[in-house]
This record gives sequence, C-alpha cells and structure tokens, in this order.
Amino acid sequence: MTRLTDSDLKLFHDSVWEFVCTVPVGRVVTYGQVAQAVVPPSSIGSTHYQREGARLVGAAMAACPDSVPWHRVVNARGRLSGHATAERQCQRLLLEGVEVVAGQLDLLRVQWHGKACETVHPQASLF
DNA sequence: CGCTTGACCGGAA
DNA sequence: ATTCCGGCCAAGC
Repeated sequence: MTRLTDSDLKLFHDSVWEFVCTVPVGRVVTYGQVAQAVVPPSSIGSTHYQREGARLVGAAMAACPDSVPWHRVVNARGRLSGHATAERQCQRLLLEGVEVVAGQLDLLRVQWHGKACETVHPQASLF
C-alpha cells in the first residue's frame, strides 16, 4: 500500500497541528523539522517520507484551524514561503518579537530546537 | 482516469 | 548573495 488512507492523513494533520501548538511564542520551526518531529503516516515509506515529509506538512498547514500558530512555521531557508498569507505571517511574527527583514529571519536566533532550549531567552542573548 | 499545481528541499548555475 | 531546476507525491480539477 503506497497510497495514504484518509484517516492516516487526518491523523498526520492532527499530529502536525499539535506539534506546532507546542512551539513557544517568539520561536519558529521549519517544515522539515516538523516532519521529522511528528509520527509519519503508517502507510508511507520512510525514504519517501524523508523527501516528502516537509511537503505533507505544508499541505497540512494549508488547512489548519486558527487555533494553530501557523505563522511560526517557515521554510528551511528561514524565509516566509510565498503563500497568500505571508503578509499576515510577517505581521504576527513581528508582534511576537521575531526579527523579520525583507521576508527573511535569522534561524540561528529564533529557531526552536525543543523544550531543552526554552531556558534560553529569545532576545536576551544579544548585548 | 490524466494533467496541473503546490505554505518544500537541496544542489547547481 | 540570488535564481533556477529536478524530484517526489498528494490533491484538485
């Protein structure tokens, strides 16, 4: 079975949203990072998932509810992907104190690597 | 059914 | 530094 079932995709979407909800304010994650963090759909090959996981995450985000902080998900290059809501995404990030310059943000500074890094203050490291 | 598109990614030019 | 291209697969039409 190489084809994903509806329930698998639905569960995957839920997992993605759940994970994104755990991202703290002022921090961001990448699509690939999310793909690696959540449990893959059971009926997909690990090799395929490694290549397509990020895309599946993107598809999941396209239909996410408002309760999910979708603006904290960016692409691997630390840029806001060229989707229709990029403008709003930029606004929300700025409101959270994330430095966004020309649609580009510093992943080294704001990327979230898990709960272990929560002790690090997002903006206190500079100066 | 087949073709096109996409909230991606990594590498190449 | 930026832009382009191929890959891969799910969804929509």
